[in-house]
Amino acid sequence: MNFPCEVDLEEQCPVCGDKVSGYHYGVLTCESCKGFFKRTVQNNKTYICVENQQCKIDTSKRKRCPFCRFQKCLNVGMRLEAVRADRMRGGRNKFGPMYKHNRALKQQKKALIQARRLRIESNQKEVTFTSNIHSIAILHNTKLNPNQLPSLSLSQPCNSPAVIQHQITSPSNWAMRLENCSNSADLASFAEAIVGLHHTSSRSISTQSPRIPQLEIEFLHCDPHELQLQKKIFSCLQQEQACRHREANTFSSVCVMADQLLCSIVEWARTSIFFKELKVSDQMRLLHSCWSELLVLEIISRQVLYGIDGSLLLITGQQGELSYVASHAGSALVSLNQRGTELVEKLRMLKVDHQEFACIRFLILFAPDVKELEEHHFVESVQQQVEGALLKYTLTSSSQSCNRFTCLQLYLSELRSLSILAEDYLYYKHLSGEVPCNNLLNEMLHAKCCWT
DNA sequence: ACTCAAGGCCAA
DNA sequence: TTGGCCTTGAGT
Repeated sequence: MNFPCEVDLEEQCPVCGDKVSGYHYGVLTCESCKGFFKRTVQNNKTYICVENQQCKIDTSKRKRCPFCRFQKCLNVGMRLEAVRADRMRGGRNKFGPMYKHNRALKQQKKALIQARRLRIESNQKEVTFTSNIHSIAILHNTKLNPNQLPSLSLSQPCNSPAVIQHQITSPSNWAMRLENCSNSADLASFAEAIVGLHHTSSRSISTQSPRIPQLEIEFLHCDPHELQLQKKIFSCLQQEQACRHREANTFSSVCVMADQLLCSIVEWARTSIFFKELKVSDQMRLLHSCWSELLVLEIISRQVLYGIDGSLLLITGQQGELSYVASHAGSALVSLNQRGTELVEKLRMLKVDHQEFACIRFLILFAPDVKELEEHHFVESVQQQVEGALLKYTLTSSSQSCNRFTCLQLYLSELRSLSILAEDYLYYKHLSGEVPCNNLLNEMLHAKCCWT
């Protein structure tokens, strides 16, 4: 069995696909993209795309459209602030620890891929692969079955936070965990932290004070949480299947994934700037109100950032053919499926990036119109801060900036209506007793029935 | 002493 | 303007 992409992925420049020569400005890139990025930022260059700003960038075409090349550099995470204002040579910058961390992660990832390969080669039962993404069927004997799979399936926050401690097993537990944290936060640093670096070429950027919050955000982007979550999900699925023996079905497996994803979302919120300062009662109100939106956002963002056309990419690495889902699902799922696909396509067209998804996540979380909020004004002010940060980011990162912010708001409202559909679908399943009890998903659905 | 991500140089 | 190779220097 071949895994060409898995082997080569580590060596390819994410901008042009050329050979990676090391970390440059925050990302493993080739020497030429490093040089290109440096020249662009140092010389304050501005480019214009003569096409539709969607030029393909590879080794042979990278010289054709510097505009799209630079956009891609930014999109893959190259950092303007790593280009030094004072042009000092040598030494190390403040990303040093981050690079080290990333290297460790890549090692971990490689090891995990090896382990998976061994596991798959030894199992070889009903395992479906697609060629270009690590697509591994984890549910050993249960092939992805769109009949039973709600298209509200599950993904993990890309920026998802500490999922490491997953002892949250009972509904009451997570509220207690919420209670245990409090810390002060720096409002001013938040906007920067959340959007990462502003896409200006201002020379003042790299002379500013240390950007620790930004570094933290960068850590949040990292994979170990995802790997941890995957491991957790595998073990939960195994447990679940062991309990059910031959009766296991895909929907119950999906509920297991949903539950774990909800735990990770709660954990992310719990440790997030500002949210951790809220009273626990308000935290619970907000989460009860927006959990399905956050869940849908994670699925959608995963498709936009990593998925491929026509497939549904799950946190486990599984991919389902959307056309197959569409042809086998009931009407509720078909509608969800179709609207979700359309939204993914729009977000892909807009090339929404990690930073923007991070802002959207906060916009969803800090919803001031949730009823009975004790700290309504605080929530409202945070939402305004996030909106400001997102606006600023879109203004500086995109040439079609005005429309971009409006588009994002529009798509957010579409996502909201999609999440209502998804929540209703799960609620229906909940009422008919198909959602396993004693988990977070169940609690969220139960809260819905108490409040409505 | 070694590492490695910065900036610099210069032929193409 | 590009991109491969060189030099630099703080951190380990």
